[in-house]
This record gives sequence, structure tokens and C-alpha cells, in this order.
Amino acid sequence: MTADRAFFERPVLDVARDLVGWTVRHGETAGVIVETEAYHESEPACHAFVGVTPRTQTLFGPPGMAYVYRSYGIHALLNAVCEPVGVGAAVLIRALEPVDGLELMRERRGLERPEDLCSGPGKLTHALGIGLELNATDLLGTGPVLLEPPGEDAAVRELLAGERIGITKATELPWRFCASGSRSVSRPWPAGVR
DNA sequence: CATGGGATTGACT
DNA sequence: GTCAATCCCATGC
Repeated sequence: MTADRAFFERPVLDVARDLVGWTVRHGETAGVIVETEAYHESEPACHAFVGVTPRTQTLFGPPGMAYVYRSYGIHALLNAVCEPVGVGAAVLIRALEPVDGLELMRERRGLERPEDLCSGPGKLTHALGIGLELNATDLLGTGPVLLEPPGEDAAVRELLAGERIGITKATELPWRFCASGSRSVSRPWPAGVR
């Protein structure tokens, strides 16, 4: 698995699954992805559902770019744009296990426990210092935020799939993916799913 | 131009 | 468990 444009040009569900285990790096801070969600223009929970607007044009642009937007007027949320140009789709990065720059993360978040630093989509952007100004920057090496593939020796972790969190539309789609057993996921797994 | 809602979080009962 | 904070932007008049 390499960090090239073709990886992100594939169906967004495949990319969402495959991104678990990758590393997000910004400056001296970095973490391993343990939770993702897929969003696609064909379903109403996706911002791209409404078509191309000033807000969503990044989603329809080249794959491998960052889509960063403000949520509830407070938080910045980080996505990786997927599928070919003209198709609006992205993977929401929902949680990380901190790897580098733990002290800087603690400083920014005002917390100590590693499993609390990046255990949510708004938390991880805060911990890594990712803001709206990074929208539409490249994630493949020429931009400030990097997505790095797992090493050859990386432990293979079991993947769980379930329903997405915090949305009111198309809630039935099992488009959320978590690394099994991670303590850094954003929320406990819904009852009944295993 | 006014309005309403949201891919969340942290504080509080 | 509940709830407010806060602001961009899509929508509708």
C-alpha cells in the first residue's frame, strides 16, 4: 500500500477500511488512525449530497486532498477526499492513537492521558493543530499534513464495522470502521455489535 | 438579507 | 443522563 493518488481514487468505502492503521502527521505531532467513517455524495449525510457549492468544492476535487470544515461552529474536522475528480466523497478521520509530539498535544488539549488526546474528530484536529486553513491542501507529501502508510512490520488489527455516529440522515449505513480493541476510539461500540 | 441546523465537545445535574 | 457554545453556509423569502 503506497500513499499515491490512485489509493484515494478508489471507492470511498475501500479507502475508509484501508486507512485504519495509517499515520496522520502534522509538524511534530502524529498519530495512528484507529477510527474512520465514509461519506459519499449518493447519501444525504454527506455534505456533497447537495452538489458543488463553495463549501463542498473540495470534496469534488482531486483525491488525496484534505477536506477540513467547521463543525457546530467550534471544531475543525479532517477528511481525506476520495474517488475521481467530479465525485464528491471523503473519509472522516474520527480518532487516532498518539505516536509523536505527545507533550505538545497535552499542552494544546490541557489533558494528560494519551487515550484522551485524539479520541474524537474534533479532538484530534485540536491536538495536531489542524485548522480550517488546511482545507484543500495535499495529504500526499507536498502539503503540511501527511498521510503515511503502515510499515511492513505493522501489526495487523482486526477491523470492526458499524453505523456512523452523530448524524441524523442515512444512519443505517454501516460505514464506520474501528481498529478492534483500541482505547482511543471516539465512543464505545453500540450495544449489539460485535 | 434572515434564518436554521450541524460528521462535537465538555461541563453540569 | 442533559445541554449550551458558536459560526459557516445552504436555503428561502
